[in-house]
Amino acid sequence: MTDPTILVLSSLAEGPRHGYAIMQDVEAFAGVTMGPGTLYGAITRMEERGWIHPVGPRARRQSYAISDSGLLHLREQLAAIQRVAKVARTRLGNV
Amino acid sequence: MTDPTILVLSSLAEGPRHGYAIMQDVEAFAGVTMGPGTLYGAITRMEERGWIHPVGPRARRQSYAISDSGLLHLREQLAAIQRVAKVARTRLGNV
DNA sequence: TTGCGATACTACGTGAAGTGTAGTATTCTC
DNA sequence: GAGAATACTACACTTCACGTAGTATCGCAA
Repeated sequence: MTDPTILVLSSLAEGPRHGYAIMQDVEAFAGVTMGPGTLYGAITRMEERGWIHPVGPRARRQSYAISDSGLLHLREQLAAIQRVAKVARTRLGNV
Repeated sequence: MTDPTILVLSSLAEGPRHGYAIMQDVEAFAGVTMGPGTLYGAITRMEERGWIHPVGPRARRQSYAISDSGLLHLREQLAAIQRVAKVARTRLGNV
């Protein structure tokens, strides 16, 4: 459905958060419930790609912040998505 | 990246098309090149789900049309995507 | 008329990634 | 101090995106 990557990046665009807080935030603003497998899997991949990085002490509640390349990626994805959405909306209007 | 399902449905929202034409249309309006594996895999799944259905004669060039439930699904996905995009844009403005 | 590029797929293998479930440890609250 | 909420880890499963190879047809030009 909606790419977990976009959801997590959108959440962290507001400021650093730890995993569980991201989960709740995403549920609030997107109405999407991500299970732990989906969430922490996405976090691991995104950290490997340099889109997010851990902040604060290595504790039970590990917070993450979005990086510059993460911001860039999010902007690019949003632009691509909205370009498609615009075309689709126009075409739907014709049907 | 961008879900093939949304791309194909968006293409068919303009009218019935066969696979190869969908591929070229998507490339034109979304800038996304879908390989045959991606495209026909998506078409098969979408037909199984009733979002599209074949039209015209069972020929080499098999055309597909979007169904009512396909239109509904596309509208729902677009709404969900744009809701997330709106939140993300607002938050990016704050960073 | 044959050679070639464009068209229009089918078939298949692979690996990444989304998703669910189970389990565990900690913290908070009553 | 018991139970609920918090905050994960670990794992298995399945789907799906993606690439590659192969095949058949069609149009067109030399």
